Amino acid sequence: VMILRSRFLDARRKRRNFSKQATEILNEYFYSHLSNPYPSEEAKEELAKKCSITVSQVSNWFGNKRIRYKKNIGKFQEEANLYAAKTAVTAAHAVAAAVQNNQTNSP
Amino acid sequence: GQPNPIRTNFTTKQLTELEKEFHFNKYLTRARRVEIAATLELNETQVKIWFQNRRMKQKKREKEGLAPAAASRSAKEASEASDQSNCTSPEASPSSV
DNA sequence: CAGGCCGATCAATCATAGCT
DNA sequence: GAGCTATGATTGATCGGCCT
Repeated sequence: VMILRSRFLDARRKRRNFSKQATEILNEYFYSHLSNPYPSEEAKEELAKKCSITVSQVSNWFGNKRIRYKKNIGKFQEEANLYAAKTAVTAAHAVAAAVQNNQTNSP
Repeated sequence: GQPNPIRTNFTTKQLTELEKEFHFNKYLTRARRVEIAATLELNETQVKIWFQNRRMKQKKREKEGLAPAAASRSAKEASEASDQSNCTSPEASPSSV
């Protein structure tokens, strides 16, 4: 046992957490697709761009998130409600804008 | 023997040999696989899987090593095609803890 | 039909970041 | 600064799909 405790100090050595906005974007996607939190390659690329991280990092994030969420749904309930409410508000604004636009254009 | 619900922990020696073989050949022949498995005391399946994962790993590195490199290279150093001497390789020199 | 490879994912673990 | 939790990355192994 000498050691193999490890993968000789690999790259995960210097890890930096993602920015708050990036995490915000990722969580928004995750919770708004909770029934199928598996972004397509294209969606991952888009998320990566928005978050300023790599596609691999997006994949890692979703991989970790799915497992950890499944492992303890209760622990993420508060977070889930938070983002659910957020997306609901966003949707409401979109609808409001659409309605207003529709009225403006109606004869 | 148990099915295999465990995650095998390859020894440093096994990994070193596998890595060495990989640099020689990215793909294994049946014969070579049998030979390596015997030498390293692993299943043929484990050796096969290791190579598959290793290929995917390399592919990922190539992909990530070229995309972000667009604003700092004057088309010069572009010779590495299959060498671990990549600066961006997690795996590096050995060391005891 | 069997067997290998790929791509994505899982699941456990490592190592560090960040908060108390 | 220790102790604990949160989180990003790594990796052996599995799953589905495709190809030979």
